[in-house]
Amino acid sequence: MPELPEVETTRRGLAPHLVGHRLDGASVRQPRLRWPVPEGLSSLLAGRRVEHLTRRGKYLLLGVGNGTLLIHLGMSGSLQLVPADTPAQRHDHVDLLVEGGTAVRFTDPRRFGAVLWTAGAPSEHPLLAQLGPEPLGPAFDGGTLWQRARGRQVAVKALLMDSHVVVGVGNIYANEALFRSRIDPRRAAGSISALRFQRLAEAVRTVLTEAIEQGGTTLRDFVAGDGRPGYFQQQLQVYGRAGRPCVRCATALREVRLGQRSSVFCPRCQR
DNA sequence: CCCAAGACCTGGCGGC
DNA sequence: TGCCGCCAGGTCTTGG
Repeated sequence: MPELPEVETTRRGLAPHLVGHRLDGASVRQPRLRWPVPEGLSSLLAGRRVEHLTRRGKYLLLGVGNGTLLIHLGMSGSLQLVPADTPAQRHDHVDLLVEGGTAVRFTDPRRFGAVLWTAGAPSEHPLLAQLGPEPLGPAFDGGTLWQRARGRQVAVKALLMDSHVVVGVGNIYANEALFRSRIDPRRAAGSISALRFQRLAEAVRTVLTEAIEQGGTTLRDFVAGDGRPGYFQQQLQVYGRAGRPCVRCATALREVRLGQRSSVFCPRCQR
C-alpha cells in the first residue's frame, strides 16, 4: 500500500487529532510485526502529550517527550482514527489510545509493518541512520543520484528504489518517474548522464508532489487516516497498465521484472 | 563493496 | 466449488 505520498497523506490526516493531545496508552493485540512491538508500550505512552507527528522516508515519528514512536506501514499497513470502543477485526494489531475516547488503529494483514520505540534521537536509530535524503527536500537532486550511480551496474530503477540513495520512492512512483523522464528502467545506473538524472530527479519530485496533493494512490483499500481514499490512481501512466497503449505514443507498454518487482515501461519512449 | 535472491506474512486472483 | 501457484504498495538480511 504505502509509498511516501500515502504515508504523508496519513500523517496529515492524523496530525490534527494527535498533536497536542494526551495519550491514555496503547492496546497491543498482535506484537509480532516485522519486529516485535516493544513490551510495556502502553506505559511508555500513558499520560504523555503528543508533541509532533513527523515523517522520515516512509516512517512516521510520533514524538511524546520521553521518546519517539516509530511506525512503518510495510506493504499492507494503514492507520485509521476510530472510536476506541470499535470492535477490533482480525488484522487490527495495535491501538494508540487518545484521551477522550478515540484510537489510532494500526491494521496490517501482512505484518511487514513495524511499531517501534526509541528513547534517543530518532535520526540515530539504526533503521533511520542510514537513510538517503528526502526526495522533496533540498538535499536531493540529479547530482546526488548521479554521484550514487557512478560505477554501478544495477538497473536504474533498483537504484531509485534503494532507500539508502533516496527515501520514499517505491514501485509505483519509480515506474511513473522513469516514464516521465523517459528512461528505460533496465538501464545500468552508471551509464546514465548527469543531465538525464537531473530530469529523473525532477520527475520524482513532481510525481510525488502531485500524488500527495491528490491524497495518495488508492490501491485495494488504502484510506488515509481520516478515512478518505486517494485519487492519484487515475493519474498513473504506466503502473498497472502493461499491454495497454502508451499515453504519449500509443505503443503497447511492456512489463519486465527487475529485482522481483514488476516494471512497466514504454519500449519506444523510454531509452 | 556490489548485487541478486531470500526472507518475513496474508489475501486475492486466474487457471485448471 | 476447490486447490495451486502466483502476485501484491517494503526493505532488511544473507550469500556469492
